[in-house]
Amino acid sequence: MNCEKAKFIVRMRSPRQTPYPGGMLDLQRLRNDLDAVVARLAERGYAFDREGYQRLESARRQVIQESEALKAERNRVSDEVAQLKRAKQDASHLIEAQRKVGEQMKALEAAEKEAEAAFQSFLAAVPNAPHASVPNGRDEHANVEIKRWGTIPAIEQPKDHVDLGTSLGILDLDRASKLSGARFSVLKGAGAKLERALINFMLERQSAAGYAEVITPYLVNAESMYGTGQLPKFEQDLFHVPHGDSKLYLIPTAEVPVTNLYRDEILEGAALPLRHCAFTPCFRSEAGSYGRDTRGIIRQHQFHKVELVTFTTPEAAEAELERLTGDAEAILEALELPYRRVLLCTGDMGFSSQKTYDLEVWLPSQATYREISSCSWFGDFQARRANLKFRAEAKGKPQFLHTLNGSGLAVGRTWVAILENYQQADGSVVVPKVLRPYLGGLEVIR
RNA sequence: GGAAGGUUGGCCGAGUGGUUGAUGGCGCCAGUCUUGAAAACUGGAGACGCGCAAGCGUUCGGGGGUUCGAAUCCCUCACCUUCCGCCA
Repeated sequence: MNCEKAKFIVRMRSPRQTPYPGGMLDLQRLRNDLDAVVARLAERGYAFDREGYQRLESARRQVIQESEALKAERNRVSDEVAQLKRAKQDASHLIEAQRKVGEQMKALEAAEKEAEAAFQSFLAAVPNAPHASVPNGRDEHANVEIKRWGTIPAIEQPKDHVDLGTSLGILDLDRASKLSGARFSVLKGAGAKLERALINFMLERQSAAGYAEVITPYLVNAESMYGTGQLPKFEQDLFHVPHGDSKLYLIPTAEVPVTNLYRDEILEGAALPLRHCAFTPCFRSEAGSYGRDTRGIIRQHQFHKVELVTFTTPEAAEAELERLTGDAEAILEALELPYRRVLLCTGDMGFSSQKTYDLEVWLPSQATYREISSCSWFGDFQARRANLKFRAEAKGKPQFLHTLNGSGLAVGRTWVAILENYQQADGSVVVPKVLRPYLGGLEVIR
């Protein structure tokens, strides 16, 4: 495989804690163009509290100005004290006056901190504003189909992946629930090998397409979850484990560790676009989806995914979304699975996204297309939260870069799609040609 | 889990209470010289926030404290290194 194209940043910097860096939305844009932003957010179903915003914003600014004026005064007097002392003169009158300033300053600093925190937590809950090219709509019914690819297989009375997998002896849901409960699965024999083949196939394809492979932690801290937008709003969707006095979160997608790789860093413009792919397990509590997809392994607490993540310049980002989506589609096409590409409407997008394409694969048992990849352009939304910057020129000002990511693909759902689309009348499953080298030449699972 | 030592600007590395954003070196940018480059010499440059601006503030791992004043003193947390124990 030719992986030379895959770029990698090797520079390391000393780690730094930035619990709640900078703004989420562009404060400048909010200030100058509040109406437009509020209107766009309303289209994705978010009622922006304009009054609350203005109150918090001006309170913050006012207290900052007061506090800094006082600090400037204190600094001036301190310098005077220093000069007097050096000249061996008496400074006690100044020192006495400074004592009182110190008390005032403590009060102001506390107020400043409070105002800043209130403002930040308000902003942290505001989702990204949809891009101009995103259709307006309430829910998935307003999504726009962009294209269809492939031929839907003609299957008489198709079985679903549960029946197929169970009777082939490659899927064992009963024992999985004994081990862990609902929404877990056990793959066996050719089923386990098929999963592994898909992982290897996807990774090799994507690294050949220019995505530098990374293996990351599956447990991350709160700062990372904040950086990509899972926190503070969606804590209930995450699994977590205690760790010392704090806790670590199980990643719901490789997007989290990979996007946060360069958190609090300023990248050289020449390093962009920077493309990564990563295989990880993904853990989701699926709180609030109790009725949905209860049969089979469509919706699991734990599943595998190969993820594509890109860091790029604002100018190149829109084209990058098309490229990235195409790289995900290439996997479906190589596997010869029929799919369609859908442009999500304002109301159906994720919290951090400003534009998202979903790829949906055909599932014969449901006679419908089901999501198998979600490719998103986040603008500078995540970059602001994670403090991801780049320098266009050697001496240029650091500016926020753009992040994108997409599944390339969700492995479990690909497994399902293969079983269902490649099923034969006798219950066996033909192995897609491109996967056979990864399965020791196996042509049919029977 | 136990013990000791560390964490300073893009990097290395000085600095134990008073003009320290912080000596010095490397790297970087511009200029001089050169046909060009290198070398040499000269000059320049951190990041973030507030402000129309002048400018001001913050920043020496994070947080807290002492002090008129903290990179420098105290507490605490995180991380790194080494040794011991345990372990894939």
